[in-house]
Amino acid sequence: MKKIIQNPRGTKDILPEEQKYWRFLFENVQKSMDVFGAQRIETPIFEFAETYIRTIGKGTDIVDKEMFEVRHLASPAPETLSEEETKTMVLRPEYTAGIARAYIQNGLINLPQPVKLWYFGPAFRYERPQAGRFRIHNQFGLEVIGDNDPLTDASIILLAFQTLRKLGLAEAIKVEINSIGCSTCRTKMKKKIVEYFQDFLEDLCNDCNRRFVENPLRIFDCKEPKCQKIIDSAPQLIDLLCDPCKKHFKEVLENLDALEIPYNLNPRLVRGLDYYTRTVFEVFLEDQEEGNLAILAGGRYDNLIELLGGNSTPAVGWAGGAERILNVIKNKGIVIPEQKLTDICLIHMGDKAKKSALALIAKLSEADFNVTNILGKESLKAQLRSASKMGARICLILGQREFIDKTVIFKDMENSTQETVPQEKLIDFLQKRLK
RNA sequence: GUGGCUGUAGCUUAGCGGCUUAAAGCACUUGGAUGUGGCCCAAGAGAUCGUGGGUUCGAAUCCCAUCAGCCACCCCA
Repeated sequence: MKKIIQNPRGTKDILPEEQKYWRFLFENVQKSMDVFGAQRIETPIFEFAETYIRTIGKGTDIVDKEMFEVRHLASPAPETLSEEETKTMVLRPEYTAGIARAYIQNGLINLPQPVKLWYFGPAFRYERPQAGRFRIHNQFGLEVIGDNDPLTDASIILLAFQTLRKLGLAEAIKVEINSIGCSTCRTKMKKKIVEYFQDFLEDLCNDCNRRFVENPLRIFDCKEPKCQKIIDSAPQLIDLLCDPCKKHFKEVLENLDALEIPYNLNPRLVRGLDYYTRTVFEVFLEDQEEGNLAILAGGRYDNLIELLGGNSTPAVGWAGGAERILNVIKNKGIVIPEQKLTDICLIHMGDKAKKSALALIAKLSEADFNVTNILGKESLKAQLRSASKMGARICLILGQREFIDKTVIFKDMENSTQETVPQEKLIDFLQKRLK
């Protein structure tokens, strides 16, 4: 009875055939970030839970129910452990908090500010799998830490837009933007919002009643028609901004206009995580009816560094969902050229040739030729067939005869021509032919 | 966490008013006279029908549970 072990729920194998998409995405992101002058950072895949609890905030789904704990399986009783060792550790549900932690801990404040950091890698959330939602998903993103200039907000949105355009998605997306103000505005906002919705609790849906208690601002993105009606005449968040926040937001929008970035001011856009302040934005797919799948999102988080114990340091950033974006790329039928497995395939017949084939491969790969051979198949026919499937442009055939003559047959797979070449002249010969 | 749909070889599927050795295409291996690929032809390997239980003389086919996948809600990239 064979029992096959399967992958855990919500995880996926990224098979060789799919790698070309990932490479395409990674290389384009990398290029954009290089141009922008951002430097790559990689933080630990797991951190102390506190890092996220303090920043993302209690009451959010991420903190309350979506984090994976990391612990040592053979861990002894807690009382024998040091305080540090008993601290709960979790797989990162996102990058931002970890990067902020690294910024503080490594004294990146001593670099010329602002510090521009980018990343690409996996994040983990315990969720029920769904379209564009996995328990392991890959995020790439950018954080600009150390200035609060509205121009920075606009410039990172520009970068997001340019990156997506490079990927061929410029026509498929729309950018929505809003400002949720600083922490003082937010307190005021919540109060006003609660005052307003107080009178409509009976008319709001169950979810909204729950939101009313847990996170009143979230009522704004309810999709229920009956709630929408009530929301329509609710006070606008923008009107509740304090003067400095209002001014900041106005300048962000002016900068976006100047950069000719198409955006849509969405006064109902709010974000769940505690650390967001002022500018928030999301990038959606244009044709999606519901439009509830953001492929990229971000905003300003002027309080984050302070929340983690650093000096008050403004920052702004965004993150893109790799799987979601790749899904769009595939659906749009954007063609990414197939990667050939090899240029040259060495084919050998007989034991002696087989042994000397390895030395020949060593010589060729030393000279940076992309070369391989096929083991486990004896017949010439089978080896040629495999070479053909691998996309080899050239086959070198080394049989008994060639072994004795110290030659090799050069076979061009595209036009089926072949000729005999002395082994000592092979490298020169290949260099000319493969040019 | 809640709800809907689905689950047959590596992949895509047929069979599902219960009964002989579960079928096909693609992919894979081998061969088509001994040293030549991509087409074609032939043969072969490969699933006990997600898992567990139940109904029945008898189930891939009916019932229940469970797991997984997809989708929606919640939430989020």
